[in-house]
Amino acid sequence: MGRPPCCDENDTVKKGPWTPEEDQKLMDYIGKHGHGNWRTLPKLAGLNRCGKSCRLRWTNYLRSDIKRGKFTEEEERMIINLHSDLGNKWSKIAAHLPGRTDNEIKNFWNTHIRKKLLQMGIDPETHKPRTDYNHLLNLSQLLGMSASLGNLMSPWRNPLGLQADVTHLAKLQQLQNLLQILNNNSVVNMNNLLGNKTLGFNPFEAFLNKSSTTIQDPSLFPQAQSNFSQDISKSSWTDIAGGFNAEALGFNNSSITSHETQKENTLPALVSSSTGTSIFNQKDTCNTAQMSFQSPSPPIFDAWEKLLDDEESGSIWKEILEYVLSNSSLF
DNA sequence: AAGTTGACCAACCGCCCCAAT
DNA sequence: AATTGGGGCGGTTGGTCAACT
Repeated sequence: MGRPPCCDENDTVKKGPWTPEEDQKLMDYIGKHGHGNWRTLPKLAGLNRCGKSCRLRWTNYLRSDIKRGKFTEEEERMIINLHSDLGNKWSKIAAHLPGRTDNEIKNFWNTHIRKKLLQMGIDPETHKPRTDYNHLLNLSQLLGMSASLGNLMSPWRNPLGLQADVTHLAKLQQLQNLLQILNNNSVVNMNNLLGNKTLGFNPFEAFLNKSSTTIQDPSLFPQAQSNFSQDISKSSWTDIAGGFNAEALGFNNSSITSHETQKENTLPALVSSSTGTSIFNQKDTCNTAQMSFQSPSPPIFDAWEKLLDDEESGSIWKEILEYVLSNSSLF
């Protein structure tokens, strides 16, 4: 037996936006009597509305403890983290955000956060980097429109006149994603990595410039010296899930810190929240300083391991990764 | 200036859960 | 144990407004 409609079909109950008068009636009634039975409330309150409509209006708009206005960054982070744990359980998420309704959070997710994550190449459902490369089409368009790739790549000033293509830029994004993962809790000054001073060479440039790279301090990356001239584009990089967008590459910034990056390019499940939950916290035992891939969160770590196993490029990236991990001062 | 498009969000719809009977 | 129905929930719709053509 199906559930009957909450309002008698013969009733000519009003639908659509509530008027201030109706709001006042509802508030007056609930203020005096409480809402009691929602089905009987409309008649008692003198409203020509469905009980369900009254309940919705009350819980989503008229309640005195409703917090209105824009979501703060902290709230946004919480929503993302909670969503990674709870999925589309909007009411459960709302329970962690005093004054916010499930409807409001759901709308905010669908109109803001979802798009943001997609732009970043992150699947809003799984909170993992997207495994498809369809979004790279946007990049090819972007590149097509760009008269000067060198200008686009300004954060990494391209003195070598690199011939970056979509694939390489995507790979760069993968690497940045990885660095953000490594940089779970702290601020990475990418310039430390990019400025060559610490590493002795710029892995990003080296990565992009697949033909040759000058390594200033061979002792840092002996394998890099010998192997990096090889074409690593054939490596397992394409297996690493991830995405690309211009912002994520820092096209608009001449100096990037991950703090700045996280503002626009947060890896959502990785940020800490007051609930202390995230994909990382929940499923992995890694921390920045002593990170190990004990229980990697697939697919990115699986792919990363595959990359490291790749004979052609594995050794160099192993070295880079190990170096980065062993130098927490970089972060 | 008029028409179109897209973003935003309040409100609705229909299904599910679970307590009461 | 089965049925009923109130309340809750997530998905979707449609109205409004601003930006764009």
